[in-house]
Amino acid sequence: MRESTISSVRSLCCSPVLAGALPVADSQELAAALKVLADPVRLRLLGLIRSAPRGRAVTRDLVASLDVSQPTISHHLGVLFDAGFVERERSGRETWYSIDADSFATICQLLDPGGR
Amino acid sequence: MRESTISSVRSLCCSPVLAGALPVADSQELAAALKVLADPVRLRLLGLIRSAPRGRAVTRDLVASLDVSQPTISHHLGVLFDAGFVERERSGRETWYSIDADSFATICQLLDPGGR
DNA sequence: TTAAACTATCGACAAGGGTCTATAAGATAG
DNA sequence: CTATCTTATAGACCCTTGTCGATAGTTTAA
Repeated sequence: MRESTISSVRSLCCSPVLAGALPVADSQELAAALKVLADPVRLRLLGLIRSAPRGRAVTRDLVASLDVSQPTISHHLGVLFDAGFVERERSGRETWYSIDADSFATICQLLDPGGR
Repeated sequence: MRESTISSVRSLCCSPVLAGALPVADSQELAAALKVLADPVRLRLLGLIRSAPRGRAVTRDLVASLDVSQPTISHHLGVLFDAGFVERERSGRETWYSIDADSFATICQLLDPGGR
């Protein structure tokens, strides 16, 4: 079982991108996290999940909202989950997805030129 | 002459990613900006430029620091420039690169779940 | 038990992107 | 003017990835 992308990135809290020369390994971790966010469908999924009632949504509703095939949606949800940006909970034959807000704060902290 | 990626993204200031369903066009603009940052070499370039004396560096020095070929470095610098993350100034046969700090603040503002 | 609903996985395909070598373009030194 | 230095561009290659249709696995309904 592998550590999620975002939890690895979180350990970089004291060496933001613009503070100096980023070590090779750290740059790879952060780049991997950003790559997960750098997709239009995944960005829209995050917004839909967050704005849904109780801040959560099932795959079926997301498929109905996004004009992309169901396997593609499941693929993107899997990528977001593996990276630690969303949480997943199975309930019957449905799967509920919700946002892990801390993961976004971590990314912002690293990119913000004003921070530390 | 085309508008830089980051200046397009800046107009999204009142509709952060997690506030609701992101329109298709906006999600594409933001994804494009994030994709530029989602590369280890480009992240290291940003750190090197920022931490260099007077916050600027020439291509030659960046090539010497990064163990990647010179054309590849020039390619990445071009990508960062086109997106609006760095500024470029020609001086003789050298080219000075510096950071556009506002572009990072824009990205953070969009990702931060707490910020409007 | 059988059928239907919901989701994830598999395999394949096309497009995009990072890297290199080779080369061109521009500027300075001798 | 010629040679050298610095940088950018062009072309090619390979790997990654976003997408789909088809299918399997689970759960609920009839």
